[in-house]
Amino acid sequence: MSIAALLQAAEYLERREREAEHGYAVSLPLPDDLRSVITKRPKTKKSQGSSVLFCRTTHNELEKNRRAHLRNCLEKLKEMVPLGPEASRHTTLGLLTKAKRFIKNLEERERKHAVHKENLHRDNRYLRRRLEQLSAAHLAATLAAASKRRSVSECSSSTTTSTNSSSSSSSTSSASPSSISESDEVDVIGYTSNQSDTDDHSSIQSASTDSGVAMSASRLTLAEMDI
DNA sequence: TGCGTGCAAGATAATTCA
DNA sequence: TGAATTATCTTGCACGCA
Repeated sequence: MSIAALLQAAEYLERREREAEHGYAVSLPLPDDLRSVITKRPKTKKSQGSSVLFCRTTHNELEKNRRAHLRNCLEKLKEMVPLGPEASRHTTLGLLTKAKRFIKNLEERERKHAVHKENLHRDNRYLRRRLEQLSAAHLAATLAAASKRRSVSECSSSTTTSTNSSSSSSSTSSASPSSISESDEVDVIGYTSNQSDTDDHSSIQSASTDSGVAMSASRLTLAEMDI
């Protein structure tokens, strides 16, 4: 190692201490690099007063803190934004670009979900109205069938009692209120099942064609109608 | 009006890539 | 290895506030 190199190293260490004392960031460059730095930036340090230098040093520290804060924010942003497999090296510009794209994507998804939610609400309202209509029709049909059977049984009982006394017992037994209610109940169940099946099919078809209701919604409707 | 602070520009260091 | 790109540092300026 030559004397010139030793002198250069000593000058480098001395200047590094001076810069550290003044608060400048020490980047630990090579002496050759440091020489270029010294020739371009030393005048402002020595030509200024100590108070100005202090303010500048403080300002440099504050600026360094601001940059560190900025880096932290970028790191947090990097954790939140999916960077993809190609993101082996993250630049600030690339990260901000990806974040912008990610936010726009989220906004688009939110908009689509809102539209889907509104469609589901509309289907729900339609199916509830359909359920109310079917319930009313079912009730009316049940009452009509019951009154019809009651009138038919009354007619048959009156004719049988006038002609045959031996068969009147069976007729009267079948014309008793309990039997009427049982037959009505059977008829009601049968009518209900048939009617509900057809209506369910039409409901599913109409729902699936009109408003695009999923099969799960149709099954839910069937379950509600069984109740 | 002095002071603190944020921002932007220029310089420099570090890294990447052809 | 040198150009290009990106990150970091320094510094001046502008602006708000007490």
